[in-house]
Amino acid sequence: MAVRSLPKTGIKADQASPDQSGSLPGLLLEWYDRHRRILPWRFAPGEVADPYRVWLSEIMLQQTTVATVGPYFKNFLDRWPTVNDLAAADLDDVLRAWAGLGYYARARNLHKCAVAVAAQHGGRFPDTEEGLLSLPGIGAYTAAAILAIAFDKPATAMDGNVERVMARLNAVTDPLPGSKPVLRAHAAALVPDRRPGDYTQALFDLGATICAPRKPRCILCPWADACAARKLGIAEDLPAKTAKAAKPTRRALAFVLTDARGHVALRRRPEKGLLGGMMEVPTTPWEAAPAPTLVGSRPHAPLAGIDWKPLPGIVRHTFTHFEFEITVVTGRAAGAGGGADLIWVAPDALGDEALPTVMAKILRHGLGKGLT
DNA sequence: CAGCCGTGGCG
DNA sequence: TCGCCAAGGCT
Repeated sequence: MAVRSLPKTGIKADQASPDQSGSLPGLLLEWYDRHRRILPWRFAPGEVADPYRVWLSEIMLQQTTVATVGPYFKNFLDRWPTVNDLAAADLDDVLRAWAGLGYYARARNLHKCAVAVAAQHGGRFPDTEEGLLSLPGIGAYTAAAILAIAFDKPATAMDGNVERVMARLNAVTDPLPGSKPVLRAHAAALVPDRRPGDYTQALFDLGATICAPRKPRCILCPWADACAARKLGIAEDLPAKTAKAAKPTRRALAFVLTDARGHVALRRRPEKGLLGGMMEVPTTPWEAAPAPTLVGSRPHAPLAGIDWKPLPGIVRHTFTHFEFEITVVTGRAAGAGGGADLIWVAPDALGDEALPTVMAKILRHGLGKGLT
């Protein structure tokens, strides 16, 4: 990701015209000034952007929809108003607040990054590509997005929206991901040196509301006259993508164990890998094989000597690269808890745990009610 | 560098 | 119901 440096022309930074009017960036900025979306992390025109909020929103928005991120962003900002606050937080509190958002490595890197910014950069985010890329969780896209949106520097932030818009605008029919370099070159050629932050956000809005993956609303598009795919009638077919491999199915048996107080047994997952560092219901290994029998599963049970009762039905959950089918069994432990690595949690307190959605589903099924 | 890494919504 | 996709990064 290269920061473009273009010749300056002395036009006021808060205006798209006069020299940009008619140009593609100018048309997009004029459209943005009329149709920009109001989002929790978006600042008003002329308002100084807070790099912390820009960074936090960009991390949360990685592969995650605007609607999903909204409440999480507000909660994080409420609990940790500055990067120094977040750096001082316990990682487990961050994981608990992140629970349900997915891609949990983002939460661990988020905390690492906050610590690094607080300790090594005096609580201020670097405003250079090199400085941003050196931070955990910040890659080419996020570095460019922060440079553009937080610091109003010309940078090419390539995400799914921009790839789609560029593929259509230029009728690039070669499939992703091979076409990424071509699409990036097209995008970089358009980034203006005035209002690059607004331009970048405008491109996101365009991709989200006009140049949508399906049923693009070309009639409303400020770039319609210039769009090569529209002229060819192939806008909705782009961008082309190489076929994805089918997802295998993994199965397991989950042990929903309660003690005499009604507390539920959980475990913490290993720090790395799938659902890293999050809490889980004890299960048999997740394997691409027929559902394990109750007898064969006994060695994996969290406690010995429990009279396990299988529940009817199957809990299904889709991960990025496999389907997961879980058979739930329930059991009652004598007395109050026990078991080496087990953590006993009252049902009312489950909502405060770092529970991934798949584990909340299993508990909802096994306990026969919703989580608070 | 291709595989790994969550979840929810929508047509 | 089902496949696709979302403001990607890490290894």
